[in-house]
Amino acid sequence: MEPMSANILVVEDEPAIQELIAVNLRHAGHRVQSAGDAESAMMIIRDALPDLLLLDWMLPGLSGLDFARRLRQDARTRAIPIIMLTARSEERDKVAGLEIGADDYITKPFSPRELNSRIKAVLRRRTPHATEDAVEIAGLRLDPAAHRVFGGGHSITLGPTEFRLLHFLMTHPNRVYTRAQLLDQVWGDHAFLEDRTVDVHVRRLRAALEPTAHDGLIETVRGSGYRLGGE
Amino acid sequence: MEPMSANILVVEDEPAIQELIAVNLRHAGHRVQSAGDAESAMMIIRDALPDLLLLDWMLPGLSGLDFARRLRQDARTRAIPIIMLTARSEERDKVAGLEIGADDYITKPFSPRELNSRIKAVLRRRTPHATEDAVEIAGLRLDPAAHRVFGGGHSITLGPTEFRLLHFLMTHPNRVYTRAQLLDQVWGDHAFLEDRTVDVHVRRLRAALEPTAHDGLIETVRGSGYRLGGE
DNA sequence: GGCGATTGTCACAAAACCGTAACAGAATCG
DNA sequence: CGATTCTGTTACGGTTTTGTGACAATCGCC
Repeated sequence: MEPMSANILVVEDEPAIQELIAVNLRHAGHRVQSAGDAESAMMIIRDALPDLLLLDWMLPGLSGLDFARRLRQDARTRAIPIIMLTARSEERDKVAGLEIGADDYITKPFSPRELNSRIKAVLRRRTPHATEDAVEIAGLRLDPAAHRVFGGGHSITLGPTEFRLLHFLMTHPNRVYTRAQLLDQVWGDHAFLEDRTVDVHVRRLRAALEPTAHDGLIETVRGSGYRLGGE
Repeated sequence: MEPMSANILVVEDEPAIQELIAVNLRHAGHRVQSAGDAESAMMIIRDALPDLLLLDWMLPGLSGLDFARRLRQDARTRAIPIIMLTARSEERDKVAGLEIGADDYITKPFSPRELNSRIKAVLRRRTPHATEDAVEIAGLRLDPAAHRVFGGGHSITLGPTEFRLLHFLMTHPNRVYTRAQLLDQVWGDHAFLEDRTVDVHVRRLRAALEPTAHDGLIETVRGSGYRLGGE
């Protein structure tokens, strides 16, 4: 599983370190772009916003600190999470690094594991849960925060995929979705799976809903796909 | 209505006052760290976010006001509750202190009682889980003040980490937390540990709860994390 | 009713996920 | 300090979950 895969821009002037980091991040499943100075970085960012910025404090020309400050001034780039890379001798500067709003920082030398751990933590923090509001339709209640489903008061156990499937359907009722659309929405658009997989999971979901007679909620639309009916 | 236990960072340049406060706070059951200036304070915060910051208005170098402002600009430190200590009694300064986001202020000289009272109030407001109110769920009772756990009247012994873990779960029941979230909440946000570490501590916690049959309270949510269920 | 397309169901192998024990290092305490 | 507890990590085995192909059942249409 790699839901934590991200586009990461590494700004680091030392080629050896830059490569070391890039290799590590790619190995962890991320897409990596590299820049040796602030100006190249800016150009990359102009084309596409990265999900995360790894920024060396010491850069030729515009310093990492100034670069970060500039990013924070622009509405388009303000929200990019930034992790600062600093050498241990630059202790005093950390205060300044945090001042401009870096999300975290790592002191060199650092282990690959620490790097990955901090990246995960920052990405996680920046991605608030989609919607944690409970949904209820026809006596069937799904609570994302508690990760629970109740059918007329009785607890219903679902596997992770069935849970996501039901969650999606309940938040998008009265509308037909093709199997391909469901695969995109529930499994993620970069998963290549058979259409029939949806059938099977619908079957499993219905089976789980049967004890409380909620299985009829999920309707088959022949030739099109599935729909969760509200009326 | 009991006192609280929290990690408190005291930033005060006068050693005598610093020590006085520290002794008081420890006596009230808090963990205390001290710093003489903003830079040392920042380094301490770098390692772990305190639950509360006691910040002297007058500091050598960076003033308390500026320091607080910096903390508020950083995503990571923004949420730290701050209580300002000031010798000045002018209304103007208090207003300035509150404007930059201090949660409260105390004018010197102040009594230990007043200090404790304000700390309690701020912690209540900002970090509900840091209170020392006892929690009880399904016959399992955790008393932070006494640092004790009872299962149906019988005393249960827990290690420090298991205690914090249980405390967090009991104050946030019926909600799933990923391993990463638990690491953030129970271990601290700047700790980089393996996800599996959580598993092991959950296991130890369950083992400790087993004699009173409370181990079932902690439920595994496959693919998501853990939940303490009250149903 | 006959026929092709579509869907339901089942079983199975692979993968993901979790519990557990063991271990070494760190922290704590006399 | 030495002993003891506490912690984090790893490895491994068991279990659940998942995707898929096969085949029966069903539907729409002529």
